[in-house]
Amino acid sequence: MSVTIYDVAKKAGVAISTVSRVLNNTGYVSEKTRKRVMGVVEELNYEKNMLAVALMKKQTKTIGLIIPDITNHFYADLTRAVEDEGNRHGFNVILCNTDNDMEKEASYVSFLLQKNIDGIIFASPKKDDPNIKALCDKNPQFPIVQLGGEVEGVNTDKVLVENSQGAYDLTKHLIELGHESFGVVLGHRNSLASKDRLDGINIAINEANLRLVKQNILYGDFKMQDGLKSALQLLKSKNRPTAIIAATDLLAIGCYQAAKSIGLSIPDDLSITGFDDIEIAQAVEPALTTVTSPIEQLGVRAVEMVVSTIEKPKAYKEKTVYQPTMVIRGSTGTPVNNYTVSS
Amino acid sequence: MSVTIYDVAKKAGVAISTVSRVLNNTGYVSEKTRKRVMGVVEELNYEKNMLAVALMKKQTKTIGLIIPDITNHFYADLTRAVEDEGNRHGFNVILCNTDNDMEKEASYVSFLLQKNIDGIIFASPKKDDPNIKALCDKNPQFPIVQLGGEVEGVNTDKVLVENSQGAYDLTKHLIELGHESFGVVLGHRNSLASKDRLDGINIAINEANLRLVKQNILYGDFKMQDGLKSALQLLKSKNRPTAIIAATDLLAIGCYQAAKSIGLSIPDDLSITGFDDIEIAQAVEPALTTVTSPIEQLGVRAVEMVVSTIEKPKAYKEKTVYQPTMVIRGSTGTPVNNYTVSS
DNA sequence: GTGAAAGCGCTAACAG
DNA sequence: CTGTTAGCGCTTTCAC
Repeated sequence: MSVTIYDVAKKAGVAISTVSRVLNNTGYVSEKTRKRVMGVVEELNYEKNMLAVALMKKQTKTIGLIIPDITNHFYADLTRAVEDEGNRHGFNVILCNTDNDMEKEASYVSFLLQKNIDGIIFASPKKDDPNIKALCDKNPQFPIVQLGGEVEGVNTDKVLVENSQGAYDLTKHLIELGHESFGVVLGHRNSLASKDRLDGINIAINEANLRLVKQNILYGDFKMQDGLKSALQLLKSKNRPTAIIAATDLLAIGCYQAAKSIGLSIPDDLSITGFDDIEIAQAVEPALTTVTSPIEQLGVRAVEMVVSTIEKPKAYKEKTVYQPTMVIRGSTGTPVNNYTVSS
Repeated sequence: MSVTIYDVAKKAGVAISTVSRVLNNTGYVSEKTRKRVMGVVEELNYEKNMLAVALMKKQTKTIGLIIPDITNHFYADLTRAVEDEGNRHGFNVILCNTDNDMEKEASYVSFLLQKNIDGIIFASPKKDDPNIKALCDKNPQFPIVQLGGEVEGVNTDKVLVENSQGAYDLTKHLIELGHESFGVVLGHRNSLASKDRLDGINIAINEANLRLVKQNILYGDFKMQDGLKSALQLLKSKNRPTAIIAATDLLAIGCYQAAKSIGLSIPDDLSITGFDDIEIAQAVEPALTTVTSPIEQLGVRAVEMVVSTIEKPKAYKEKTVYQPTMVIRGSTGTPVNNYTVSS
């Protein structure tokens, strides 16, 4: 089999504890012995078995990252940030895609636990996520951070983005351009991403003494197709809006397709806004007005939180909140409002 | 601490070996004892410690997936497929983003080895990747599959896509439309993705007795920005092409931006083709003519290969090759060829 | 059928 | 400074 600490010890003519000491820089070892041991380590190409270490130390140097879907660009970026930052701290991360399926999430959680991971980052938990609560109840000490969402009544570390603020900014921007009727294309009904954004939109609309008709708030999945579908429904309705606020860029791009399919021009006939500022947002025609989150910083902060909790349990929980930034591009403009729609 | 097999054994009044037997369905256990043990397991909420199991069995039920960058949509899709299929087989996967940096890859490989993972899938290895070779040389038995690329002189299982065929099809399609001068926007010079595609392009061009001028073959990174930059260079040159063949959709979309920025219309003034058929390809205006690979199947097959090798080492290596499919959309058309370019 | 005991490869007291 | 030893939690002979 592979070479163990025993092989090294024997060949170097020392005890395994000595080898362990030089390998971990722990305790005193004479320079001479250290040299000799290191020599043998090189020679034998010894690699430490982390499994044994983990079993002993009860630390796997691994964290779990639970996200809805890596295929979504936002989560891809986030995952990248978490991985890189995790590695920087000597941790590796196990990715889990739940597709927002709570059973899938539950089985991932118990899987991660069996694997003795040291902590979990839950990205964008649904607001009624039962697994986070169950886990916290069972083991309040276990390092958990909620990223981009918070489950009611669960006290963990948190990293949040004030999405409602972003939605507010976008809406206000549209109002200032002269828009008075809006369509809102959201994702899952019980995702925080949907709720937060709707909140911000409502605040801005109320402030302006306008109103948002209920039928113009549409839910669906987070795929481009869903944006297309929702927008179509919106644009063919009686009180069709002059602006659509989508919960994500991908949804917004779906709306572009809908507009094009029925011959509406953006932004003259219809203004559209997104959320996330994915790479493609600047490539579409016209470029998409959207809101950008410090995704990398989100990941970095979340990792810092778990890792610090893992290394030194603390009695309190903390929360960091980031503000998103609006990016105005070509997809929003003054409404012209004189178009007709082919039913 | 957490509950162990000893706790269960004690409470059930049996030996740990008995508990192990009922847990793993191995050896004879009386129905009565089994019931009792299972009862205690439920009661104590016992979860097996996979670390100890792994140390004992020398199997972690984990595979490593090495990719350039999860942020690239192609790899996001691939990763998703690999994860799902891995889980289906009871394996979990550790993601490693190398950014095509061989040193980073090397450190990941040794990291994975220390973690005692059971096998590795190398996605899109560069053709001179030194780590794969080193690993194979050191341990020829270790389960490895190369996906979407092959390092010269290294004998492992492989899952490939005949990208040269896709490039050939695309080029031929352009030739049939009447194009005679081409620009080629590639990624890294020593990536297989670049080489394969260029091969296919050359074959088609030679077949038609046309020729591809060397200055019209541009390399860069795989980001959208690089596509923009390369296309700009191409379009401002003396012998500007009427068609650009990009190595990926993202690069192609970068070319769209270049065309727009200097007022060329697609496909009248310039035809553009991509590669991969990412979701956005149908959303851009005009929709992108590209080539689609069975990404999910690629991932599935790769997992099948590692897993089967892990579970039952085999003496031979195998290779599965998939054919890509061309998807013709609006970005390619007959060249009009009467445009002028503002320098 | 079930129990006792020997490790898997490593760390961490505890002696010397 | 270095060696001995006792586990970490589990699987797996080998006896009974």
